[in-house]
Parts: sequence; C-alpha cells; structure tokens
Amino acid sequence: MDEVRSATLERMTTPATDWLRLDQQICFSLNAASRAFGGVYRVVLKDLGLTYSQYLVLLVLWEHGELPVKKLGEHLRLDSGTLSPLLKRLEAAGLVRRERSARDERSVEVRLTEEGVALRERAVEVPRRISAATGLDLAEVQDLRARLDRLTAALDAYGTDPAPGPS
Amino acid sequence: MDEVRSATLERMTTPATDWLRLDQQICFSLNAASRAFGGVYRVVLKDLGLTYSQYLVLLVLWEHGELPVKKLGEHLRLDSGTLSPLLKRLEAAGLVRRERSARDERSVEVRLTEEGVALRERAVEVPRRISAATGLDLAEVQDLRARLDRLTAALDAYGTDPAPGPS
DNA sequence: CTCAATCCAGTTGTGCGCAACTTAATTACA
DNA sequence: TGTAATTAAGTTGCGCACAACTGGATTGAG
Repeated sequence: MDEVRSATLERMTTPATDWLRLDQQICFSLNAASRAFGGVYRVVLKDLGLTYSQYLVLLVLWEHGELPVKKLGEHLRLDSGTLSPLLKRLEAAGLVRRERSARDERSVEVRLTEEGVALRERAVEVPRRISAATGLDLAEVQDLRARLDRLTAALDAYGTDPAPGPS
Repeated sequence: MDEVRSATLERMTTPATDWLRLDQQICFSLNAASRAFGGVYRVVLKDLGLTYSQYLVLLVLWEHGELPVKKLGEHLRLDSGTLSPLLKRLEAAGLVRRERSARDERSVEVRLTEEGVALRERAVEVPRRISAATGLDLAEVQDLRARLDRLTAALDAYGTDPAPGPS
C-alpha cells in the first residue's frame, strides 16, 4: 500500500480512519467465531464435565498416548503456564496422571488413567454434534481450516521474520 | 492411522474415532488463529498501552461516540461481566468516562475523554500493521470475514434454533 | 396505583492464555 | 571436569470471558 499525498486521490482511496471500523476487522470475526464455538462446546461438553481446553488435551492424549508436558504444549500451542494448572485440574478429576520422567528429571509425563481412556467412548459423539452446529460440510471445513492455518503461520512469523523472503 | 480395507465403505464413512483427531477440528484452527492474532496485536498495541479488547472498545466508541454499556456489549458480543472491569481500567487510564444516564438510572453512558479521542490519531496506523502481518489481500479478508460471520451466526443459533428451516 | 416481571450494571468465582519469573536438571564447552 | 548456558515445569500476576448472582431502576399487567 502506498502513501497517498494528493488530496484528490485521498478521496478515492479508503480514508485511513475507515480501517478503524469494527466491521472491517478480520480479527474480530475470528474472535467472535471462536467464542461462539466456545458456547457450543460448553453445552456439548457439559455432560463430560470438561472445558474446551481440557477436551483438547484429552484429544491429543487419546491420539498420541503418554506425552511430556512440553510435547503436549507443542501440539496445542500452549506453554506450561497454561498447561500446568489445567493438567492439575484434569488430574484432580481423575482423568490423567503426571509423573516425573525417570530418563529426564525435568520432564513430566502425562498419561491417561483408566477413567480418562474410558471417557473417549463418550466423547466420540462430540465432533458430530459440533459439526451439526456449524452447518458446514466437509469441504468447507477443510478449506476454512487450510486458510486459517496459513493465516496463523503468517501471524506467527510476525516479529520473527518481518520480511519473509530471500535476504 | 489405519489401513483402509474395504475402500468403498470406509472412504464414505470415516471411523468415528478419526473425528477425534486434533487436526480435524475446525475450532482448533480458529482458536489458534485467534490467539496468533492476539500475539501480533499485543506487540502492535503495546505503544498505545492497550490490550486487544480495550482497543475494540475504543474502535466502537470512535465510530459511534457515546454509548451505554449495553449497546457497547451488543457491538462487541460482550456482557457487563466482561465490560465493567474492562471499562473501569480504561477509565483509570484516563481514556474514558462513565456516568449514569439521567434519563434511565439503570444505564451507564460511556464516552471518550479528550485523551481517548486523541489516541485515535495514533491508532490509525494499527490496521495497516496488522494487515501487513496477515499477508492477506482485501478480497481474501472479506471472503474470510463473510465465512466466519456466517459460521458465528450458525453457532449462535445452536440451542436457540436446532432446526433452522421453513416450518 | 401496585407490585411482579424485566432490565441494567456491577460483583463473584472459575478457568483460560500469556508474560515474567523461579527452581531444578541437563547439556555444552572451555 | 567444572561452570555457564539451556531446558522443563511450575508459580505469580494480570486481563479476558462467561455463568450465576445482587441491587437498584423501570415497565407493565391488573
């Protein structure tokens, strides 16, 4: 985007102040959708006694089995500041056990309890109910996911790589 | 991942357990993108001394002028439980004033201070910097916004209107 | 007019997300 | 080998989001 000096041209390009309109902000739509999802998940997960974030942790554990906190965080884009108390709550709920790795005393392995494994049976229906609430078909979901993941990658690069190209 | 034996059936009906994979969850991509945005906004808004949510409140006030808390919440999809403490902080920062409406003593009018109005000048460049970080062009942004807004509407209807069709 | 229902802002309590920090263990290198 | 740098998990502090609730103002049905 170039700087427009001339007053005449300025009328033709959108005035900078219009970019400050709420309904122009992609991030707001994103944020709103994310929170709307939260509301639906809150209802759907109520029976299981889980929050959405706790559900995500269990998804990863159901898929990958025992994992150190670090790896869990890489899958979920969360750090120990978020995960430590969350895992403590999951442990208190009897769904998960944490134990120091023997191989590396810094690391803590997180694994499902019997109860945690068993919960998967009841969680199987969750994605279907969520999918129904979105009203999206598979192709739309995959397209949207791809776009969002690219967007996330671009945003992650900000600061790290302000000029993404051959230097 | 399982080897697919009976191609015809298995292809059409993905095993329910596969729906529990993290990378199938649209909400996770959404959530991740939203948080990635948060990181960029945190950097960009640091100079202004604002959080992203505070910035959104100011966007609405810059656009609409004085508003009661209720209306503010409707624009932002937030309730008083979130807005009250947030507005208190904005007031403490000297950007906003709150006063009981004379016409309706239940209502509280939120208006910008001189300082709050002045901050707009410095905020004008924010959308440009955010836009640069996303790497999206205008058409992509608008398409994505439209999709997300439709998704939000569908999710909002969940519970309220389980069968949205002509009756 | 009356009083019950509704509405608005605010408070409380819980959980998430993240920066900044601490502690302890491991690794690297001089 | 000894020590400095790095790494992992946890803690603290802050702000946001939301459910559930309170208290006071307004509205409306009778």
